[in-house]
Amino acid sequence: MSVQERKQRERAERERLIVATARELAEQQGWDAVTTRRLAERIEYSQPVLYSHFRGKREIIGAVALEGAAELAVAVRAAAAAADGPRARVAGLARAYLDFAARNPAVYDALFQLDGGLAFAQEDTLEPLKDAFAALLESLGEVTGDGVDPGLFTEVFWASLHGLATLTRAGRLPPEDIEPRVELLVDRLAVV
Amino acid sequence: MSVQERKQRERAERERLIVATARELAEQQGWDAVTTRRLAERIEYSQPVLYSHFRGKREIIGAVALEGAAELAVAVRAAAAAADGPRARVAGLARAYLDFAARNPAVYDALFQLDGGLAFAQEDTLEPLKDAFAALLESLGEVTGDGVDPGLFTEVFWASLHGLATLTRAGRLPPEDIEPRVELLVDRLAVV
DNA sequence: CTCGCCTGTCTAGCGATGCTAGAATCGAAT
DNA sequence: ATTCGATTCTAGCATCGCTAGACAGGCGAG
Repeated sequence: MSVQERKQRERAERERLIVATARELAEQQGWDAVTTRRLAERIEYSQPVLYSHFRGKREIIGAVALEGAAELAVAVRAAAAAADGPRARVAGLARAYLDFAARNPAVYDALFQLDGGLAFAQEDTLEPLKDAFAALLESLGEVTGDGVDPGLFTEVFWASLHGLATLTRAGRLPPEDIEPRVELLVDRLAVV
Repeated sequence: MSVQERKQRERAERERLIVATARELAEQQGWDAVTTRRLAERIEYSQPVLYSHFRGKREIIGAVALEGAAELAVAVRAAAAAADGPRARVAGLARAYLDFAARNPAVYDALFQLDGGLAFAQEDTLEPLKDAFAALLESLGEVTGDGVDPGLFTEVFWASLHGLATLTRAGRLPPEDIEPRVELLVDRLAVV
């Protein structure tokens, strides 16, 4: 059965290629430029091959989103681990989150703006999404304060970061003033 | 020149009809259902008529967004005027904002999610957009706290509301828990 | 080694999209 | 009543996501 194994390996490899190419194209020229024709041309296969891996364009977006969620969790945990004390951890987490959104706008869109057909905050929510939320909760739970549910606090803090990330990228907030915003948010929201 | 005046009036009337119909259709079936063909059919004109009023679909979305910005400003000011004291004003403002987003999802999308071709936070930003921000600033300036720029504070507070609105509508946050989130946000961010 | 089948891929095309050129029609002014 | 300009419509383009059916190449059986 070695032949089938090789085929399976090649198939998995091609699937990774599709997702990586879609992500690359989206970061270069925006998601509007990610058409099934262009994507197929870039991976040097015809369009129907895409549909043998994914149900449609939505699922490809979803795959990029999952990849991004895992990377976001890593970035957030790394920033938290590099800081001393609860306040520094939360500030580092906030900077890492906003930095990720700024550096990977297309991936961030796939995660939170576009319809990737993913279930959020439900039983069948996929692991990377739950884990990204867990990564936030780990550091934010330290500064929730008494009488407040850490989950609720994390949701509110996350929503604030999400709003900042979104409005910044829409040109609403000048990117050079990120730091005072983070300071204000952490000073007021976090209980240290 | 009465004839030309009448024509101009009728033209303006038809433009209002286009915007109102686009908004209605978007609220009923989502923006994806707002195609130029369907829109043209509903207003009982052919597609090219749309392009004699707007450069394209983007501008129609932008027109709906402007309408929404004006209504949002009214809603926020009304909520603030109905409350006694800075804290109650800010809490009312927050509820009014989230309520507007929940009741007019398509309009909210046109304002902040979709590309309506509008300039934000620039010199040529249109009046309704500036005014909506001003409406927030009026109440939030009262609770900014010392040593913080009211504009910066308003932006951060607004970003938090925007994040909550967005994530709530994406099914990420259960809508029935809006109240504790608002309370938490106001308690922590506002200095009373 | 050869043959037939089956898996996998491609060509071609469908309906729908945003948008536009040019024909056709309507109405105002002479 | 007629002409002419403005307005509206018909028809069509390129592109989109997606799919049916033709085609081919490599696999296992003899």
